[in-house]
Amino acid sequence: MSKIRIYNTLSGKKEELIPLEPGKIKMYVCGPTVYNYIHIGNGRPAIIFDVVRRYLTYRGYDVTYIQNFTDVDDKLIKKAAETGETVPEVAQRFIKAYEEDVRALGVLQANVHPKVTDHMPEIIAFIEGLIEKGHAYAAGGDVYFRTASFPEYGKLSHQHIADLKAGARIEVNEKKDDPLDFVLWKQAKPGEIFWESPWGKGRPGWHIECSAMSLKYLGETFDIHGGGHDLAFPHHENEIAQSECLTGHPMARYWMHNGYINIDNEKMSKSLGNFVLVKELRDEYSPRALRFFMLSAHYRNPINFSKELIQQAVNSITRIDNAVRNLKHRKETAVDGEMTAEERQILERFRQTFIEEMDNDFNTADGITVLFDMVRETNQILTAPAVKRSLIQAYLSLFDEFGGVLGFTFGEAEENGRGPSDEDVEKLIVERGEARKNRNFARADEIRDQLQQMGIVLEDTPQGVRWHRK
RNA sequence: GGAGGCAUAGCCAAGUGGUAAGGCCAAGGUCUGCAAAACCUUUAUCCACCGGUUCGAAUCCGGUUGCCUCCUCCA
Repeated sequence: MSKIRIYNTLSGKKEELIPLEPGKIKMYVCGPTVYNYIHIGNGRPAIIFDVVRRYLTYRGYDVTYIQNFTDVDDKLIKKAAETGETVPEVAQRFIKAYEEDVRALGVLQANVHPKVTDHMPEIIAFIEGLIEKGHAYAAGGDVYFRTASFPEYGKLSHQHIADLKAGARIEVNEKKDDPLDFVLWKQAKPGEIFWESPWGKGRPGWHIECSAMSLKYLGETFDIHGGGHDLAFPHHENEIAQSECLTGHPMARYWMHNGYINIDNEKMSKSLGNFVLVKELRDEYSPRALRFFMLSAHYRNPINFSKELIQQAVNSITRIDNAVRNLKHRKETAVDGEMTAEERQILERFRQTFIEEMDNDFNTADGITVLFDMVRETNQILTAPAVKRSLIQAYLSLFDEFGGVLGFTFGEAEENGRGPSDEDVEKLIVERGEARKNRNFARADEIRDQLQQMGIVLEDTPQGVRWHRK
């Protein structure tokens, strides 16, 4: 069996995945700041790392998956001021919205979704530790990390401190000793939400939460840290600085970053305003198509968003759905018999290929190709007048197996709660059958059209009428 | 100015040294009462451009052009 290889931002290379503890993977993925609905760009890491997690589980690892919620920060405070809600109310509202969006996209819950506001003691203790070790300093109610105290600063994003200093866009702040220093604790302005701390009333800086919470749930060193490409600097760089200065150990072994979703070749972002909300897109397209769209390219490559491409994904996934539906239909009239050695071998080859492709830095595009190869194979098998039940079942199981890894269920109508009952459909199909027997095709077609209107698709096959909900 | 990425058919997209996967779209054929689904066939002598290394390069090296991202909150 091949070995799992992950592209590690830290080294800039694909590396073999060697877990810290045999058989176990601990991973942490940066979650959303919950001040708004998520756009599909935010959906990408949710889906990508969900697949990473599912795949590692599939490969036999016991995966602990942590994804945080940033539930207090400047943007939440601003939002609360706009809507008249409290900060916790804003957070709660958008955590709920996030969960709904992401569930629709087929993303499994993390083992823990820690919130910043539930971890103030851990965060404060973390900052105190950094101050004790000389890596941080209090200044006028704020606390800053002393970047110069960590010689390796820049190792993740491959930036040199000198170059960063030369950059023209560093925030000017008189309280900082050095422009590259970043805030660990931020003094509350009058009227702002605050927590008591040794440095007065305030709230945590953005980066410290991930360091404190990953330490709590995963320990000093864990296996995989994931997030969007734009988080590599400064967010992840700062996390590394904080964590490694406190513990003296590497924070994470493999750093994974997904590429962006672009619109017209430009980054989609809340700040640019060119975003498309998952919430809105869900009304127009099946969420499975969105997920399929994201998995049809490699996670590190940028992908362009357009409705045309989502439609391509809809069409593509329909082909797989049809194949699975057709297999299920033929199972009813299948014959007994064992699979031949050759048939077993073909099935096993599909599995091997799927694993090889996914082992290669989670190449979901090639993983999906295996599904299409299976579609062709099964469709060809079904052209025979008699097909063995054992063979059909084996393929259905394999579709389930790979679907489970990628987060899809194939061949089942999505819940929409509309349309006629199965009984009513069957009744009309019987009536149509009578009409066809009497060669009353006008009536038969009328019934088919009628069902079509109700979202029911009829297909006549040598094995009887096959139907499904659209 | 510094760091990095991308450029493959009408659209999307793998492949990263051994002679171009897969999907969508399109065309023709088969099956069908007609459809649908499906099957078969067709669709890049070529992977932005120029040079180099090699028996051999879309894949490695150098250069050119174009586009994108990060260095600021951002998935």
